[in-house]
Amino acid sequence: MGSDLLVTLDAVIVAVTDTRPRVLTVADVPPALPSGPLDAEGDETLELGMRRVIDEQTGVEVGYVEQLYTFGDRDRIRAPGGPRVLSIAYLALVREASTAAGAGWVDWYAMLPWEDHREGIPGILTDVVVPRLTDWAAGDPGRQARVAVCFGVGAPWDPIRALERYELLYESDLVAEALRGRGDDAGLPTGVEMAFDHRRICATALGRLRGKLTYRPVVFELMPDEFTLSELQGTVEALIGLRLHKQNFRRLVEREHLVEGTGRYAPSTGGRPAELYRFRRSVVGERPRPGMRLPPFRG
Amino acid sequence: MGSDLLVTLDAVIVAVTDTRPRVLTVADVPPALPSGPLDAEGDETLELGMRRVIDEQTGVEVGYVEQLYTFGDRDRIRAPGGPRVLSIAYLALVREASTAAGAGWVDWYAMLPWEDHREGIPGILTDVVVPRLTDWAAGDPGRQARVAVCFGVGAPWDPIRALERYELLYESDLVAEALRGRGDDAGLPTGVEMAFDHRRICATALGRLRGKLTYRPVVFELMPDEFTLSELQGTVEALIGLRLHKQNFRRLVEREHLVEGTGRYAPSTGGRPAELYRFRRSVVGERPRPGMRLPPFRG
DNA sequence: GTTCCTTTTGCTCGAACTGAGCATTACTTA
DNA sequence: TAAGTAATGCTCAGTTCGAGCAAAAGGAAC
Repeated sequence: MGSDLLVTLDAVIVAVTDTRPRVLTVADVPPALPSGPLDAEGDETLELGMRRVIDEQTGVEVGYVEQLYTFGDRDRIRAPGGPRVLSIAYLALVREASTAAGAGWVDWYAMLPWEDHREGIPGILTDVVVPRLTDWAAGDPGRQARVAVCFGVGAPWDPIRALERYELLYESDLVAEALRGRGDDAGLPTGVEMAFDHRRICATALGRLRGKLTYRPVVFELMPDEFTLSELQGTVEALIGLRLHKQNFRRLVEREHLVEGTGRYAPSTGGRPAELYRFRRSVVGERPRPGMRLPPFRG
Repeated sequence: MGSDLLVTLDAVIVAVTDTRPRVLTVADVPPALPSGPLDAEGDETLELGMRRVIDEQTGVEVGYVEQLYTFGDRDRIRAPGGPRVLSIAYLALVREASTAAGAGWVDWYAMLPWEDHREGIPGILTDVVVPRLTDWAAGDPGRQARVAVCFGVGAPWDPIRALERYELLYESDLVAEALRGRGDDAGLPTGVEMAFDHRRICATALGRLRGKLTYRPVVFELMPDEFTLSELQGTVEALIGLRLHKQNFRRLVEREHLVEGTGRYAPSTGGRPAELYRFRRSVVGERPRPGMRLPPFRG
């Protein structure tokens, strides 16, 4: 038939190395996500197709793969005369952050700097984003309400609303992508731009992963076989962009029986040696929604 | 170019009338979901395209619309020589269950009878599903664990795992769809068959909606402007397939400020008259994750 | 009009969970 | 040997949760 339509499979491949969440990209000028066309005859399922594309483009071996969202706005990719592009985006988690040829890991928060609250509220938020959004919303109660919920102005900060936040910034012309084709290159300080709508896809992935953390033990897809509880906590904190209370975190994972001690200890890093733990795979067969119970949704 | 690929938009349109959840279908022989091809030139966004298809096929006016999942297994739709079909499925919620010409509402639980636990554990589960699954899993610890978690055998029943349950039944040949093309029409008592993989899509939608209920006030998309708390509770119970403690449900919605009283009362139905409430739209701008906090995940 | 029935609404109580901080342990380094 | 550091252990008050008793407000039966 030949409708003018191209279907691609795009991947947000995530690793956390040393408490820093990273995403795998394939080009540097504006970084882009690994992406390739679906092979309508060859790919038996979409997920297998996605794995093929990931393998072809990055050579990275991914474990967990989950469909994220399908992006298909008519004008999301501007190519004069080209076909409409439909992208089925996937979230993939990998344990190691080894780099493949032509592909490189970039810090997730380089693209979404307002999302990392581990060191307190980031300056970009208080100094740039919130003031400009406040101007943008002036006189419009609807906009004001959205700014308030999304950016926690007088309301709690909700890590999960990453996509809503990106969309608000896009709508208010506060991210570079929104200014494309307008010759209005304002040099915005709101994080690194990505190709096409790939930054939106990254924001979608971040929100989804943060949510999933609370009811499925996906963190362990990012951990090595054995780890200390501090390392586990560091990974969770890296993803949700918040600091957690150490003792309570420990209490949580122990109560939920998510991990078991190995009796061995990690090479000491200055203090009392930490015991090494491993993930108890069997929890998924015991408790209904094992997860990390995200925390201070109050502030 | 002309790759042999067809992209359709499929909708699971849900209404709850009188504590019975229903899905809109368009054909009766095997019931099918409303579905139509994406108009690559005309549809500006996928959601708008979905709304167009819904309008064309059913005439029903939907409010809330949310993308569900994209289904694209190579052989999910068997049409010799036809193109591969990719379906982007949406979940839509409507307030009224008015029927349009050629379209009809069917009870959601007619298709997924094991999902309704409001009157206790359904007979189909204890009499048919669990015994057969137990046989199917005999000697395979992996299968046994899956059966246990999904169907709450010695583990709690988790309403959200609707899709996993359907997939397990499919894999173990306990739903009619799994037997297609095998001439093995066993007359399975496991609910009504649907066209293509539409029953899987329905299961996906049910699980997603059940989850969403817990952190977003989507129930109100199914309610009239004014309702009693019992009606609200009845709708929630219909969706999650479980009974709730009436006083605690009331306490919850009041504490979360999800509703406000109107001061007027519903026509009495035998007991003390119930006050009419309405949804407080402003909650979404106040609390981070307003929702219904699903209940007895313990049993 | 009184009594019974039904449903809504109000309240209480113990168990469990949360957030937060103090205290102790077991190493390394000066 | 003392000081520093991080892991681990424990406590405590405030909150939420599950469950049930009790009162309130109508209709129907007599």
